[in-house]
Amino acid sequence: MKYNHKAVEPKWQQIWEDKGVFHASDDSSKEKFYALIEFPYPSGQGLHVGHPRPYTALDTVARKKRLQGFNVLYPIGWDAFGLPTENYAIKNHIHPEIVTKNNIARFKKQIQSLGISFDWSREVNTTDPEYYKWTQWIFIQLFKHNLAYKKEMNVNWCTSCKCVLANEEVVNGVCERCGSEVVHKVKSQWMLKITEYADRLINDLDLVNYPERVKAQQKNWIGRSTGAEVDFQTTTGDVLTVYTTRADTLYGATYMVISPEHPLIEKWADKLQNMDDIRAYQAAAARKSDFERTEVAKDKTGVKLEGVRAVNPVNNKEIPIFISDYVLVSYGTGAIMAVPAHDTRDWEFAKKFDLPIIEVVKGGNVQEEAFTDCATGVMVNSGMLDGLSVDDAKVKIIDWLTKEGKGHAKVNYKLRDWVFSRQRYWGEPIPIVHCDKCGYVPIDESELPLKLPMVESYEPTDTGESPLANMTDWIRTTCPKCGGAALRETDTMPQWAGSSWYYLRYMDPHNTEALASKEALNYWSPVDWYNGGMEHTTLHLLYSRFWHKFLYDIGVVPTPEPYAKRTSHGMILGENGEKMSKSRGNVVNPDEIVDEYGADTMRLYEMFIGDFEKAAPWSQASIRGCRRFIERYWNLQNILIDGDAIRPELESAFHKAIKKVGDDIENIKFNTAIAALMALINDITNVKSINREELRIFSILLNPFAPHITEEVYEINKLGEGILAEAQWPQYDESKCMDETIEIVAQVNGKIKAKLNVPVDATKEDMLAVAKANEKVCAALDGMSILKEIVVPKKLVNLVVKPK
RNA sequence: GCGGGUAUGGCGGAACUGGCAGACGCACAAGAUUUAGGUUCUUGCGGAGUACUCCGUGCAGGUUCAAGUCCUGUUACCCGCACCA
Repeated sequence: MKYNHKAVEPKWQQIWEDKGVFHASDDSSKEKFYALIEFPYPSGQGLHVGHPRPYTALDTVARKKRLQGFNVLYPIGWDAFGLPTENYAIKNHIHPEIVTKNNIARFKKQIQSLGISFDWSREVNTTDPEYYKWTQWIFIQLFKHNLAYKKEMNVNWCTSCKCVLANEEVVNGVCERCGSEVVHKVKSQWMLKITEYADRLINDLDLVNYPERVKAQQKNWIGRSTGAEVDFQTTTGDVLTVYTTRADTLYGATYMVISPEHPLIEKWADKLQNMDDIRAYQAAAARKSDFERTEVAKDKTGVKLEGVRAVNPVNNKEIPIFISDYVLVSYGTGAIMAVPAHDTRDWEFAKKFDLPIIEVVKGGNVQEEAFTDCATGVMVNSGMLDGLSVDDAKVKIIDWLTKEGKGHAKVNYKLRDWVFSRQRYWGEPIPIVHCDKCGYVPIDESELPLKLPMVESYEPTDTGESPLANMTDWIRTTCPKCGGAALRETDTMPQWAGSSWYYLRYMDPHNTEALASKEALNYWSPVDWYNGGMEHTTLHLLYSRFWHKFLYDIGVVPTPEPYAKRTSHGMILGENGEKMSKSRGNVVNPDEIVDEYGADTMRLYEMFIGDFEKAAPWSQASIRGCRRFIERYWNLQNILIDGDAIRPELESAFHKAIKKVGDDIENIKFNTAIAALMALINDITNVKSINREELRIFSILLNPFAPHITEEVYEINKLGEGILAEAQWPQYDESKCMDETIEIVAQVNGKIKAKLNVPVDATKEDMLAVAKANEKVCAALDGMSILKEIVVPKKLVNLVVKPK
């Protein structure tokens, strides 16, 4: 009887759906387990075989946890706002709401054909007003707590999307999404003060179980540095404050550099003798995009400010001030003290402009290159600091500056506030009105959701205003505070908004009173295991941690961190080893695989393809191996015999497999878990029979990977009421994982001479005796004297010898 | 340039705290059953030369009785950041 997946798989999917077996219960008597995947963006292309990799992986975890008695929540939803949908809508003149609906229907059907145990009763959709009501509600809370503010700023403007992008969305000077050029534009934007949470976003990484590379990347992105702010007097009487991490080198500061945008330049305009040159330089810098600025990084440029000089606070020497675009207005104070002897950029600049280089840390040749090593140097030419180490000098000089009132210790971050406005249609409206009298006022919470109005044209405007700006009826409103005339905000939120809190909504998705009930939040928080892509480490993952911490601070959520554990999957590449994409023509559609081989085979192959954390190329040929395995399992029924206990000849093989499969699933080593099951089936077929208990256990072990066929085999052979219905994950006995005899290796001088079987409890002396008695070993010992005998229990014997 | 990562057969990949390199699978080859085979089963399968041996985990050194694993240097590729003071 050949296995027919086309009959079996839909049958079980129907049963699961009818019985609602994957609906998580809010009844808290069982221990909960909350598994989460990053909810998909329902694009028009449908799924490719890369999508199901994480879904299948956590499905395997979720199914195993259910068998272990956990109350499992494994939800899914749709991150459906966003540009591709809007662009598609514009091009084809279909409302984005309809496009989204169609795309979701297609995604849903595809995902359901894979038999993933999602709780579909908790499906969320970020574009649903009942959902984005709470996204808007969170924004209003952020606003009320002064974490949302409006700011005139230089923004990244995508010339093709006609939209502002967050710094995180600009890659190599081009738009992350469409690849078009990004230029600077000054616009008034909503901002979120993520910088206020910078310290906690770093420190609380200690509370969570994330891969080290994820933690490192987030820390790097936030970029905390500890240093000092130092005040330099200038000949105008104005104080010029700089930020430095090397206050120890203060005696070596021979000039200063301020960024072209620094506000003091305007203030000094009438004192500066070369204002024309300065203005020309400022204009040139403004024209450059970030990309161009870094492109020309090799050659330092700048202009000296003629007419104003600064005074070094430690020795009262006058030093010149320059403007240069290698100093960024957005970091620190937008001004630096330059120590060419000990900073590579300052050194390059000093060489070009022929400025003095004074060595203050001994250890290198500062005329040849900057000496930047902090660990070994000793202070010189530094008055009170002479003879100290760099670290000691930092402490002493900051103390001195603080006492003198000329500076203080200071922590800085690379992280910048989050640009939260988008001038597009297909996003959550920002629930704020502007009143000439009261300023920016949030709409009353009872009026949420503030729905997106139906517009005729959602084309972005060339002026950079949102398409909503043309909706005069919608825009004109009254001020919630004073009742006077007011205008609605026309910008919408970025796609990251809805995805920053969706995991909370799953806990209580139909609640109309709150984003989720206290009870649900207390029971389900935090997410126990969150899997997602590395590409979201500094965007979504950081943003959602920020929102969560804010919600924690205002008492909405019970835990300081949203996700207890995070793992990351590698990408599935095309057969040619390149990233799967339509333009490369290497996209594999899961529908075809499911049709030809079945969902179980598809799932098995997705998990067997390689190390889950690494990228792996798809191979149409390799899938067959997984289908064969499925069939070999099916054919076990042909050699089924009675028996209600594992037979002795298979005992250790089974116990080892139970341990291995269980451990490997927890450690995201799905590929080796499957390899262990394949090895076990080889052991079983060598014995030429399987008894009912053995088949029952094998079916349970395989069930998380291949849920359909295992239920079918379980049912046909009446191994029980059903795996999902009553089976429990099998236990292993450590003592039964051992074979009675083990193979050890006998080496002479590290070369293998023989492989020997010894009892599992053999002593070192036993092992040595057996090794020495071996013919091959004896031959190798002939004419030799033994210098050393190394015995590693259960592993090997190595005899170190030399000629007599 | 900085930070993180990777490198193992024809291919995907195994290898716990240093202890039999190549588990498991694909592909391939031979045989059996079929003989319509994308069927199933058995066997083989890192390289070089006759059983025996030697060489093999990007490259060059080192530590060790013993190195894919540890140390030093180096190359290539991938990811993230990019003048962060």
